[in-house]
Amino acid sequence: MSDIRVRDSTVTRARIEREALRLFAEKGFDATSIRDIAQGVGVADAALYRYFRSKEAIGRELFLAHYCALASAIAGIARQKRPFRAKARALIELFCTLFDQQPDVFSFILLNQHAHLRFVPRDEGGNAVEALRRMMADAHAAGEIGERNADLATAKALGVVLQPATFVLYGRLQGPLRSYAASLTEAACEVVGSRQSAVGSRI
Amino acid sequence: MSDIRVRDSTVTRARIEREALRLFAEKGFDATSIRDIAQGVGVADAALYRYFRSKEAIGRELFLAHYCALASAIAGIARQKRPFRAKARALIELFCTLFDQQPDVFSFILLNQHAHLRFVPRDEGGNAVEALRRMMADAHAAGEIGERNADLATAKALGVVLQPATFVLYGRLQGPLRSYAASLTEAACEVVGSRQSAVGSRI
DNA sequence: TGTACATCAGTGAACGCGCGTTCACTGATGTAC
DNA sequence: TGTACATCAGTGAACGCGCGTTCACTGATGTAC
Repeated sequence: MSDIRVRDSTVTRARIEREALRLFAEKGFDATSIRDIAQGVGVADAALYRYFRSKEAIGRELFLAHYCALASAIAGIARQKRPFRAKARALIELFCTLFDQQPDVFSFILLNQHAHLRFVPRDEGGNAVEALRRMMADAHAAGEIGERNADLATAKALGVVLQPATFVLYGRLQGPLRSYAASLTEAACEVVGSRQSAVGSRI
Repeated sequence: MSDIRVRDSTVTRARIEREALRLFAEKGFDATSIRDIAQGVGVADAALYRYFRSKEAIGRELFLAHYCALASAIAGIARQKRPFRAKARALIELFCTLFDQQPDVFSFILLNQHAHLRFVPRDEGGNAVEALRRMMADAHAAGEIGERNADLATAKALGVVLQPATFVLYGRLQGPLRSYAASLTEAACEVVGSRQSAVGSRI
């Protein structure tokens, strides 16, 4: 309408991405039609095909972009040479902050993980769970955590964070998630058997 | 084929239910067509409409039947007048056993919870999460657990169990889930702040 | 500045396909006499 | 036991609809001279 640069295609593309993410997060991928997205953006259905090869491509691109961004942020912290507890705290505070800023992104990832997770790279840089698993294995080797099964440690710690996040999304637990960060960090450390030093306690 | 009672309609109905559950658990509801189910059962598509009003009805009926059965089993334990730890152990052993016996059922429930969970009754008998929440609130009131936020306690404890179950479904964690029951019970108690008595420790 | 042409974001109508669903029908089984 | 009829699980073909996708087109903007 009154945009200064009407012909800037990146603007329309960004609006398509935002609307698609919103609808996929709210109703799910299958229940969202190309026409739903186009209507939300305010363009004809066919306009979407100027930016994406297919509906599937919209979903895949959004998922990989957001999941990989999160994964590399997580991997970056997980790889640091710091005490386990410090990394756990940093990871959970990062996650909670991002979650509160963009709940749509996490709703979308949680809802669509089953469809796309197998296309995620196996290496630790792009795969969040793999990076956490490695961090658990290293922490056990270094005697920082008691749980010797790295997969089980990862699952328990992840569950302690993701389930409260899901509860917030569903309105079953009052947000923001960030307000529970300290409690979740404590819980995540406990379930993997890291109860030792309280070094660097908050404030 | 060589069945003794060819005309027994309950046999076909049961086969439809089993095949639908299997496919819904494996591919999801939307990705499974009426023709897929009929083909798996070995009947014509139209035969399914003699037993169910619609595809939606198949999904809803399966979900409610299995979810409510689980919910009432959970509620039954959660309501008992026993120490928190004993109930937690019983709940988790029950869950793990049922999970290992019928992983399809849990895959189906996890995959389809978003679509059906809002049709679940609110009372504690039919709603598993509500029953757990009440158990947490009571346990805190009785001084058995430290976590005062019943919703947060429920979310953390649930996550500690459900995420490992999900990992087993995905092959990321080696099953059976039952082999982790003691570890998960310990973790679930820890995250809600129940570290006191070790009364009745195993063997 | 004015004119001719190229570019390209976005349109509108149509497409074919797979889906859930319907319906008249079949034929094996059960029942009454 | 035999015959006539009722029941009903299952069939096969067709339906309409909504979906993802395609395509010739439009018209505003950018560019060259």
